[in-house]
Amino acid sequence: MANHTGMKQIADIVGVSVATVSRALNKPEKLKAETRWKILQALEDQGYVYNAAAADLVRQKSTVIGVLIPNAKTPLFASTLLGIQDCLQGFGYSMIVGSSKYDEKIENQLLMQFHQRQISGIIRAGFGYNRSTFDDWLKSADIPCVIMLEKLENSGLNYVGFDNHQAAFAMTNYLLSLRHKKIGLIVGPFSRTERVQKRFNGYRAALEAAGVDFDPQIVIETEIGLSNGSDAFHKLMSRPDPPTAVFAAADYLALGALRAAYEMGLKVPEDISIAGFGDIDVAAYSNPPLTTVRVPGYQCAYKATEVLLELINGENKVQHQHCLDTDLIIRSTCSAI
Amino acid sequence: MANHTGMKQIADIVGVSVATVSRALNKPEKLKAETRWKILQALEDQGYVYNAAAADLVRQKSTVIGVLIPNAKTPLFASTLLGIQDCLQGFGYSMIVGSSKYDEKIENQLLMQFHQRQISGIIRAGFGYNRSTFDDWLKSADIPCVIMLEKLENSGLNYVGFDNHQAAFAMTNYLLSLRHKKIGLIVGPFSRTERVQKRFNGYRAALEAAGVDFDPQIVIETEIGLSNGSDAFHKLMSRPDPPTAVFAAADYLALGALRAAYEMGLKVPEDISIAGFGDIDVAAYSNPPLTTVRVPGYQCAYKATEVLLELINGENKVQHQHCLDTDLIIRSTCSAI
DNA sequence: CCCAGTAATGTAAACGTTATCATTTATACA
DNA sequence: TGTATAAATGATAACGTTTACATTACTGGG
Repeated sequence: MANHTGMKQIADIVGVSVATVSRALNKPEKLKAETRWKILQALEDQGYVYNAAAADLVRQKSTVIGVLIPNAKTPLFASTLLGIQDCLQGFGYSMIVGSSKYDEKIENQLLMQFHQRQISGIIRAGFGYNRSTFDDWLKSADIPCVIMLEKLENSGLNYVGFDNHQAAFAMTNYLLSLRHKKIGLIVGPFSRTERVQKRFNGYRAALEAAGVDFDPQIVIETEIGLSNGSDAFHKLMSRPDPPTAVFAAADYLALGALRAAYEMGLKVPEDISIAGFGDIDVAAYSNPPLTTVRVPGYQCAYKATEVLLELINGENKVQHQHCLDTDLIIRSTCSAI
Repeated sequence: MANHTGMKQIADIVGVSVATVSRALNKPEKLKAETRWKILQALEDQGYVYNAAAADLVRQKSTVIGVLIPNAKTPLFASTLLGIQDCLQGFGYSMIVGSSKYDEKIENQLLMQFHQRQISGIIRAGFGYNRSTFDDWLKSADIPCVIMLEKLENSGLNYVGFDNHQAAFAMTNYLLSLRHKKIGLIVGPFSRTERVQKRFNGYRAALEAAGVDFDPQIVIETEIGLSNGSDAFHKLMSRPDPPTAVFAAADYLALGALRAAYEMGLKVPEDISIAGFGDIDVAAYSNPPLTTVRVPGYQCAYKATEVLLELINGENKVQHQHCLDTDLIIRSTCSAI
């Protein structure tokens, strides 16, 4: 509650002008060492705290970035938060984060908040439902933005992501190489994000490339979640001609499936192969350990932040598009037929 | 890059003063309906966006709160983010979040950033290593704060948490009721958070209450993580006189232990009982499903935010201390001896 | 029709910085 | 020692709001 000590007070104490105090903080090299030292001393003594809002105001740009993810609780998104912070650290930037829950209303509200706070850049996880609204917003707001976790060819947007299509292709291909022909797919809601559509496409492309028929009957679209994975798996295996392998395009779905298999008395991988997507922490510790595809969430986020910072501060506004590698992690839930 | 339309421009267009425009936004009831309507119209037409930084500056308080957690990736903490946002939603507040990674340096840096951004309140997950530094900071910064996830008796701090001691007590007691006498404990690093110390104390208290000897040999303190859980479990079971049950005071540790048990050829729960703490999503889907204690992370966060908002805006600065219930979730990893 | 009282609006000073430009002070070189 | 030049510092106008206070416009009761 003490009368907030601002630069003015410090200036008075040291006997210089506010401008000089400001310089002591921002361009120390412009100052005589002695004055700088005295000012720093006073700042310390008085417990001065810099007012970022004021600086933002006059600078017409803040040192906050906005992070928009669908759900902070999803391991993949959670790890991006870490990546972003790690990169931001030391640049003095903060992040304000919002989970849209895949709800357009919430998302727009969040975007509005970001805007009002004059964020100087935005990092967004993937895309979906809201694509054109977002594009419009972005254009009108004129804020640097980079999309993470997704590869967005010919989009005109900056992104640093990974190739969901090719990752799903690779996994399907692996299953194919194990001589599976009937490969079920459990996948998140199509309508929601391009991510899942791409995974589906990758799966289908691999099938076609191998000359095996695509059977829409054995692909199940469902909300991502453990129980949904179980249910879907159950449905799949209850068919008269069940698949010999199921590719669950999200680890939570796969883990759910794994559990369902156990409950149905099916041995994995002897009776049925199961593959996941994401390689979340627990994937290596399931029973049996899950074969899945590892996805560079943290790295995408880190790199995306670097790119964003460059966009914000740098001169050359070139397009940044990076695609990071995914890895097939072969563990113990898949075997040859 | 368009010349930022501020209230001034709107005022000119409508033919009123900035004050009136400001009022149209903040105290609409003070305006003649017609003027308000014209202003709103103009705001809309011009694509006006409110400048929160400017408002923060003059109001001497921002509509941002700071959230300090150890690690955004830990499920418990991740879910708090959701709870906070859900509560904030509609109040126009944003949250800037930071993960300290249990590192005092990072934490202090984060706190500093929060402060510079004039956050109007702070929510912090639990406590640990940094207690007195934080207390000092809080006092000097004079910012409303509520601690979540922990019960902090006679601390003078506001909190909304749950009772780690009693939760651990209850679980240990449950194990005891299953006639186990040698109950191993795998627990996070003591030095780090009060949470884990309390869990340890709860465990020990239950033992004493039941009149069974506490054996320091079978408690292992380790970093939380799947692999550490495995290692610790392995160590425990390799003893000449292994425990008949192990209480892993974090689900990640328990899941690691579960896997280790499988690898050692131990059947759960027939050969060994394992209990966890936290009830993360996957706990219900492990094989076998994990017996654990459910902890109200989301709820704590939500309520903590309510409390914080009241502290910020309310008149009466009373102490808020809430303790939410935990639940024993009995699944299939524990059985009577 | 006037006046008091209230409702609606305007004026202008803050808020704590940064940045431009002006000014002073030091430095170097002849 | 003087002058041209560079290095430090100062004065001040922004930045886009809010808010206390001043003013003007309405309203209704006498």
